[in-house]
Amino acid sequence: EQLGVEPEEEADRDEEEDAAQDMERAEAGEAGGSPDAPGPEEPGGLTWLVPEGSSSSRVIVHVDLDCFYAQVEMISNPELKGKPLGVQQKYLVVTCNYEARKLGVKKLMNVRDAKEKCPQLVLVNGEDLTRYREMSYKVTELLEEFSPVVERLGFDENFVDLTEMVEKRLQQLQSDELSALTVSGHVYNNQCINLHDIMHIRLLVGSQIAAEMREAMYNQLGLTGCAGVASNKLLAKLVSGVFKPNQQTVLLPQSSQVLIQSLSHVKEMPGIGYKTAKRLEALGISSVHDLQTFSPKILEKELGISVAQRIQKLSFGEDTSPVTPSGPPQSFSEEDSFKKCSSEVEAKNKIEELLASLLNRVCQDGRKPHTIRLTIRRYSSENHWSRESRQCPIPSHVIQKLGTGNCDVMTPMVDILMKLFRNMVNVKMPFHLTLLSVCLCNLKVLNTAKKGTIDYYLTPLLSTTSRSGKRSFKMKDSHMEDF
DNA sequence: TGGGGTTAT
DNA sequence: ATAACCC
Repeated sequence: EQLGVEPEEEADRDEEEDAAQDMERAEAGEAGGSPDAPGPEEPGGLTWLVPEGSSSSRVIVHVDLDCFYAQVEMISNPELKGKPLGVQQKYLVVTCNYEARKLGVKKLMNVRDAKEKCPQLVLVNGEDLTRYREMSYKVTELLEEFSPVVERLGFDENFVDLTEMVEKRLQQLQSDELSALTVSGHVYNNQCINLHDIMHIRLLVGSQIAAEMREAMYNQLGLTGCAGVASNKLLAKLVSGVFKPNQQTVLLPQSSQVLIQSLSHVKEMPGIGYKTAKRLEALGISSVHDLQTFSPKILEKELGISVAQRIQKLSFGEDTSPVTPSGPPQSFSEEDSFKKCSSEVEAKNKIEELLASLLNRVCQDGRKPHTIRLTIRRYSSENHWSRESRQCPIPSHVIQKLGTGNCDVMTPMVDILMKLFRNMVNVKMPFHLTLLSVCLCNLKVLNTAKKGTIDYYLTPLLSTTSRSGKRSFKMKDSHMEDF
């Protein structure tokens, strides 16, 4: 909790200490439940407080790690703690710790500008994402212990649907504990808490769970981060960023309009990206209020019904999208960018490097990719952002060799990749590439059904991994082999 | 602008 | 296969 404390937070200190006390109280309350405590169905419980049909109002937490890559680097090398630290990829400082931010370093700042602003800046190379990825999944797994419904967003953010957990805690709550219920962390807009409002109660319990999550992240992984608790993903995400490093905020429904109106531009709304913001601007829409009051019919005509309806709801703070459990990754990819690659041999060498790392990753995962994709970026002064790709199925005889140590699986896969390469790039003509990327996807779980069992005749040789298959992934070794 | 990810069309 | 979104 001490890692991220900044001067600007002096005023918050009392509140943070209160939060710590609240947590102790919450934990004491759990541990100290008297033996004769009434069960959920007994008259002493607060079951009556929870409306039956209230399943539409959810409690969602958004957990957002502080300058994640920099934190991982400081854990790897504690001598970096206390110094201004930047994580470098190519000529960019992609993120930096708060020491560096105080000295004017920003995310995605050019290395030259950063060094100019802050000559004492220590830089570490962050192009290899392995340790970040591993720590990222440790965080997700820790959160899954609280509730299995965890959705990843990048490496450093997670959503958790706390609705069920909150319901359970409320059913355990004694009526005399209700009046002592307190919030953990900040309340957005300093709004007053009303213990007669059932949603306030649920969100307070959510804030206590969020505090426990942050405590667990710090105690078990050494990581600090922010959390936002609200009734949907959009609001949880927006409110998590209100008090910034290592603090948490809960949004009560009566302040949701204040929150979304605090955005100075529609582009700041998660779900409205660069392209949509440009198109909105062309329609004269720049503020959240502009979007709220714009004609839905015209918006639908301009952006299509799907995008139009979704973003206009977002502008009112409405977001019904569920927290979708991410499960294991859908794809593994590695990429490298560079100033210039203009020969086939050069490309082949880089592709081999990317593939070698990928094969290690995919081997550790245990599932087998059935599709391989090669992506390139061509040099061009404009249209800077576009990439081209070619993909194809991986031949079954190659798939079978995957994960079987000494067999050479590199050669056939590099051959495939070079065919994809020549399909995109006319190697008889001069070319200039600035990026190569290899992706292994369409991952399928191994078939563990044994001969003679019902499963053997019912399960296809390889089961898909789309959504339903994800669940079975977790079961692959521990449970399936019992059959 | 890096080195990743996801879903929709 | 691309385009949009997210970090």
